[in-house]
Amino acid sequence: MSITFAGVLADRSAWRLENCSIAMAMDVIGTRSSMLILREALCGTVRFDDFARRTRISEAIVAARLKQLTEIGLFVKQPYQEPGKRTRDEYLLTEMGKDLLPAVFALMQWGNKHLQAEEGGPLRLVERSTGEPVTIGPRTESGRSLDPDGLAIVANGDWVDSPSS
Amino acid sequence: MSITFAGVLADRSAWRLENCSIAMAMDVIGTRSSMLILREALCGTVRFDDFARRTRISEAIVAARLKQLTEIGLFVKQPYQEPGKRTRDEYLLTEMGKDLLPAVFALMQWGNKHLQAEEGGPLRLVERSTGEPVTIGPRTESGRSLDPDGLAIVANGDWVDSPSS
DNA sequence: CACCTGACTACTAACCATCAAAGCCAGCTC
DNA sequence: GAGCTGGCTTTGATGGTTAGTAGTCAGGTG
Repeated sequence: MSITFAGVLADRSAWRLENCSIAMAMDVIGTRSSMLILREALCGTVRFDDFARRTRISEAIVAARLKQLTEIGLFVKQPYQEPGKRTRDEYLLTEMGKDLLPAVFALMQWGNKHLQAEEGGPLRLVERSTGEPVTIGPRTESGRSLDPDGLAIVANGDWVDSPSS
Repeated sequence: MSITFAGVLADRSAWRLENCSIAMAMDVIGTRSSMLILREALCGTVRFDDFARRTRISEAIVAARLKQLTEIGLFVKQPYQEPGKRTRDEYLLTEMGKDLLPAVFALMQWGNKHLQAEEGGPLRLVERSTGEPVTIGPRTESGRSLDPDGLAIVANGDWVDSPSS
């Protein structure tokens, strides 16, 4: 397998995961509409009708999602006013929201590779300054890219003692 | 914003995304149960009752998900037999399934940071050989890690001409 | 002040994901 | 061959997600 366990997890025979971050994350943003709204937000969309039009989600759902995601803390509302119009709210991503970029684009990257009929899908990421293709993947804090095979999972608080297999 | 558009996407005023990979991906694996099963599979789980026990998902759902994910092509079934038992099937991740590692662990990483009461959540990724902490994030093909601010999105087939903003 | 528009909100009616509990079935044990 | 066990499948019931339609409401325009 691609990942090995270390520390207390080396024997998983009786182990079950509590407080799983993935489950918690899916409870919060695990809907199609949330992901599409986040895709738009990460691409720079800030206004209600832009979200609705670009995601093709009904206004009712967009309103409900934006409200929910704002309560959770992924968006903050900021009033704006165009000349001759009344004041409205823009929905701006918080740090918490921006931190979802890897998750959202990792999903896009996977869909591009495996779900698209033609090569690549409609959008892709590049480095702005060079145009070099960008992928989402594992990397160390010091900036080295890694293979999935080079990974291990540890329980929080543990350190790596003797990775098996 | 963190991402700029280039090429035909620079003016998005009338633009709507067709064949969105994120939407397609969410249609396929956008459920809590799929993500939890994938988490387990990426961590090395291969057998039915291990999936059910470790994810705490009911057997009915695990059976339905494994069947669906196998049809889609994320798993292949491989028969095995323990001594004194009848033959069963193991569920092994395909290349397509393993390619979801960044998406699944990006979600875990986000949950660890933003949804956990205590610091960090129950699990984290490290490099197997060194124990160095690992994060999921954008990087170039040549292996450099990038900031979200350094990214641009282009339509497939385009090249970067003059990134705005 | 009556009207219009843009940004939501409310309501209804699907549909889907999930669970609990029961049922089924292959093959091993006795 | 009768029973047991592990690996599913089936069957309601429940709650969350969604679309669609209609309604509300603030404020600018005439």
